[in-house]
Formats: sequence, structure tokens, C-alpha cells
Amino acid sequence: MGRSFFRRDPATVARELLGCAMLHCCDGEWLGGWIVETEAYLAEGDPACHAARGRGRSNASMFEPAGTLYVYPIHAKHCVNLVTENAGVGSAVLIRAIEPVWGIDAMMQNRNVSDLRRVTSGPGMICSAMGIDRASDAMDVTRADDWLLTGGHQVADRVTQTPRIGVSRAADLRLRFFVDGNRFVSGLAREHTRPRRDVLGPDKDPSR
DNA sequence: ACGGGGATTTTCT
DNA sequence: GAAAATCCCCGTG
Repeated sequence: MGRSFFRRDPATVARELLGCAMLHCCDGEWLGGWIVETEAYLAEGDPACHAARGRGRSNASMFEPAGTLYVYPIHAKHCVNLVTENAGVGSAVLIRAIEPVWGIDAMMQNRNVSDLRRVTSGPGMICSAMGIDRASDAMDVTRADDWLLTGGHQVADRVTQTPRIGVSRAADLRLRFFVDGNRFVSGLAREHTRPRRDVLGPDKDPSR
């Protein structure tokens, strides 16, 4: 997957990353799987984007060329993004969930869980399982020999789009994408207990 | 130096 | 469903 793939607008990249493979070579072993959930963060008109208040020390890699990794710490964990658009533009795609495929045993050990659904079904879980931390920040995924992003399944006809998870600002933007029906998508328990959207009506719930 | 918030996860009731 | 755990980062003083 070349740089031109990532140089497009983040919503398109987020949608088309679904079904692609993401792998990180950690201690000589390739870890990763199929991407099944993503979120786009826009350079313009998106106060939830970390680049919204300009370039700082912690978010500098967001302004690097497309295909750069932006890894940031939060709540004693890490989240991994793929930077989009041209250098100098602060936009990216957050990888929220992966279907585990390669190095499953090692990833389960890294996460200290035995349930496969609790290995990479959340942005913090992904980094923990795949051995991703600040050391991976600002790496170029199109050149690094311990990273691999490549095409895989065709899932374009099974993509669902909703508002993003856990963001307080710009909550109306529907920039979360996931593979419909995939059991490794995050927050599935919550979706079940949430009030039925068709009862609330289309104007009340932005996720529809 | 200090304090609060955050693109989270886990556990308990 | 609610709240704790946990820590880095930036904005103030």
C-alpha cells in the first residue's frame, strides 16, 4: 500500500482501510490482522482532531507526510493512527479494531487475556497486543521494514458509518466506519443496550 | 511546579 | 450503567 493511498481525505482512507491488513513485527514476530473499525479526524472543521489547535510537540507527526504513524498516549494506554493528506495538513485515521490473524498467541499474551474478542477490539487494546507505543510514533509505514499495510478483503458493501466513539466535541460528525456484523468491532455490548434508534427518530439520533 | 482533561479499559453493583 | 484506574501533556501560575 503506497503513499498515494493515504494522501487522500481521511474519511475516504478510513472507509477503504476496512478489510486491509495491518502488521507490526515485534521481537521478530509479525503481529496483526484485518482492520475492521476506523475513525477519521479532519484537518478542517473538526475540534475533536488533535491537530485542531495547531502543531505542537505531542501531535507533530500528524503533520508529517501521508502514511506516517501517529501514536499518542491516553489514559495510560496508546492509540495508533495513519496520517492522511499532504505534509503540513493535520489529519489522520484512528485504527479502532482489528480481527486478530497473525501472532495470535503472542498478542493474547501481551494482552493477558484468553478471549480472542478481547485482544484487539479497541484502540488501546490494539497497541497493547501489537507492541505499539511512542517508539512507533512518526514512523513511515510505507518504508519501515517492521510495518506492513496491505490490501485484503473486499468489504465495501458491508460498511456501516456512525458518529465517533468517546469524543465530546464534534459529536455530530459521522466519521466512524466498521465492517457490519464483524464480531471484533468495539463497543458491541453498548450497541445492544442502547435505546433503539428507530424509536428515537431520525432527527434525534445523528448515528442514523 | 500544579492541576485537570482525555480519540480508554476494566471491574463492580 | 457507573466509576475507578492510570498517566501523559499542555495550559496556567
